[in-house]
Amino acid sequence: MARRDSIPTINDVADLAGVSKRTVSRVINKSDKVNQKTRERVEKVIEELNFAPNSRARGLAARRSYLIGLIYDVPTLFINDVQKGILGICTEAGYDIVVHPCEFGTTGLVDDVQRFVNRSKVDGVVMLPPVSEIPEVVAALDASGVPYVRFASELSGETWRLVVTNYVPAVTDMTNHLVNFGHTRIGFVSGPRDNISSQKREQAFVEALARHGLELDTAFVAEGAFTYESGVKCAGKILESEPRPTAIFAANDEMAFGVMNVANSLGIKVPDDLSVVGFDGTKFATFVIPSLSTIRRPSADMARLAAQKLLALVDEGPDAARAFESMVSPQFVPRQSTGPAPRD
Amino acid sequence: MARRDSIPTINDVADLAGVSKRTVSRVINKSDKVNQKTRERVEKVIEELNFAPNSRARGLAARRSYLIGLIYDVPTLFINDVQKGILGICTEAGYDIVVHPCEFGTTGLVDDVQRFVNRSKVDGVVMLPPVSEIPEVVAALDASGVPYVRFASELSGETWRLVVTNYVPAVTDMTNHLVNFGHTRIGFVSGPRDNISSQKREQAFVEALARHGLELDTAFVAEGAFTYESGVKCAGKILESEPRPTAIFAANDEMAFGVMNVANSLGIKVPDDLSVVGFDGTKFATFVIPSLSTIRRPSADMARLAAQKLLALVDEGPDAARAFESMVSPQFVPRQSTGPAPRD
DNA sequence: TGGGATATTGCCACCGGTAGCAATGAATCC
DNA sequence: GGATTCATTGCTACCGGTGGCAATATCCCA
Repeated sequence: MARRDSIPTINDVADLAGVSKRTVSRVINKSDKVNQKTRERVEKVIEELNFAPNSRARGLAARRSYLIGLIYDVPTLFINDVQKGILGICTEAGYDIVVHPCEFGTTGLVDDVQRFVNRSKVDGVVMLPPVSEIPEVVAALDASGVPYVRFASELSGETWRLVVTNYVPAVTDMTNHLVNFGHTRIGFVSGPRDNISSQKREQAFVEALARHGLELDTAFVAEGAFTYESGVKCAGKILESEPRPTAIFAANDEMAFGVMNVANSLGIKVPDDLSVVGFDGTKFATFVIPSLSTIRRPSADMARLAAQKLLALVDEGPDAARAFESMVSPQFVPRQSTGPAPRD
Repeated sequence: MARRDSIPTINDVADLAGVSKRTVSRVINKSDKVNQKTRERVEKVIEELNFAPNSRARGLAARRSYLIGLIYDVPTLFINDVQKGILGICTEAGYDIVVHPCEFGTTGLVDDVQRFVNRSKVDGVVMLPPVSEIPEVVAALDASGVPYVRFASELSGETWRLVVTNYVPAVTDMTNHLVNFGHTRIGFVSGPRDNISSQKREQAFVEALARHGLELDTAFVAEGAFTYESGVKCAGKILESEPRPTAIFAANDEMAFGVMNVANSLGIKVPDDLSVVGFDGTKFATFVIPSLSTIRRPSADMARLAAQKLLALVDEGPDAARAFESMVSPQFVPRQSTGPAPRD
């Protein structure tokens, strides 16, 4: 059939339609200065030839690549969801997505990101957490001059390039839920100490507890790494305390699964003896038994917002991007892993 | 710093080095027909200017994009793993990855894939299951002329563009495991009927059972859709049978989770009353309680193989690709969700 | 019917590289 | 010494689009 070497070009279209390539170019780019009849004729030929403009040539001439870079860390379910949402918006607008996972904590991280944006010549970048909150990386992106939108946990300065997650309401709801169930000894499995999202989650948690006159006992806190294994380790440590906490809040679902497993192997029943709450709200939280109460991040909203902002930024500049909301709010979803505190 | 509009071009390098751009091009492309001293001079200038060739211009002239397309369906954990592996190999070779998730079952699927390869002008494509096993899509890819490597469940014809998963050994091991535990009434939750991977898994299972003189009771079989919800529905149906099966094999992990949940809510204990086996072996199988016995697909091997084959195909053609293995074998991993069959 | 305004369209010079082929210069051979 | 050969290097025509500006067509009004 149509072999690679016979892919139609703008010239083929121009010849067949009996117009110049400049006119075809106008049609492709939806310029309004084309006669309706001419446009239709050209569009018909485009259709027949199944012509698609060569994005490289296009990019070269127009100094654009029609490529959006997606920089993230380890692929997770949450990132899957976000990726999908961003793709929806971007492909509709004619952009393709170049993914670039990178190694958090690597020394070459900044260089890596910089090389990526230079080499791939993407028109814009969406950066997902946690890389999106590393000041050095952000600085590198600023220096490169590429338009970008990044996810963050706090509103700081340039709102037009941020999508901020406000943890306070959902964490407060979750805390109230536990306290109303009679829990007073509540543990916390954090993410890495230097992770800003984790810090913010912890801070919101501490403040919510304070409103009930409670405080976070350091014996009930352990530093995890957002992985299952770290959840296991932290739970082991926290559940050693005497008396042990009656509830544990983990800074993400995966660590919460670790907590549930440790409890199970220690003969501690969830939720009868121990309530467990996670954070993320990907579908796996509903698969486990008992299903995990968690705080769901609105991945679809976040993705849509980020993509729209970025496209506005790329096409029209900061002012257009500013027109979009910058704040998204996760939601607490109570399920079976939380219940009344056991009586001592 | 280096602003977007001042990025150095090959002309800048040529001027500063006092040579023609043709020579700079030779240096960039490591042609051996350059005088050692000239080469060094040019390289020094490249270094100073921090010059990187514009991949769009390069691609336009050389008919290459240095882009590899990744076509898949719904993002899943398995695909995450594969994606990561492919990225490792491709970025090392200087290629970036353009992802293209598509809607399985959509009528426009073939068009969608075709448009993607035409528009994005990727140099090659890796296609993951289940899209990779839809004949129409494969035909479209063939017609487009793009080099591609796809995952499949059976060896058919052109091995140089296939990475085939051989289900037989692992499914046989799993079946033996169950039969040795005394199970004779074993159920099966399939994927969609027209899904070739699912068919192959079922076929391997039936054959393994036959070797023990057992056969698959149609009352114990239900057609799922690889989703959690479908697993729930199928389990509900299968567990209604009287007498009910003592073990259920689900064609993927997600459906197995559904089975476990239904069993739990019916008061059927896993593995005491019911053994459950899944398929995929992503990390979530270890998170659930009890941990899920499953057949692990070697995602890293598969990814590496596919990427290497594709790059060989793109750079040197079929013969080079043929040098790589085409077959990968999953492995049965027994865990806590399987155990001795209950006595009637 | 002439002249200017407006709507369409085409010509051509890029964008930043690659590659064929000729040109240059030095080395080798008779 | 002149011819031939080989190693280097440069000239130049693309690749497939975009965009500025001129050219042409059409239309409107006096």
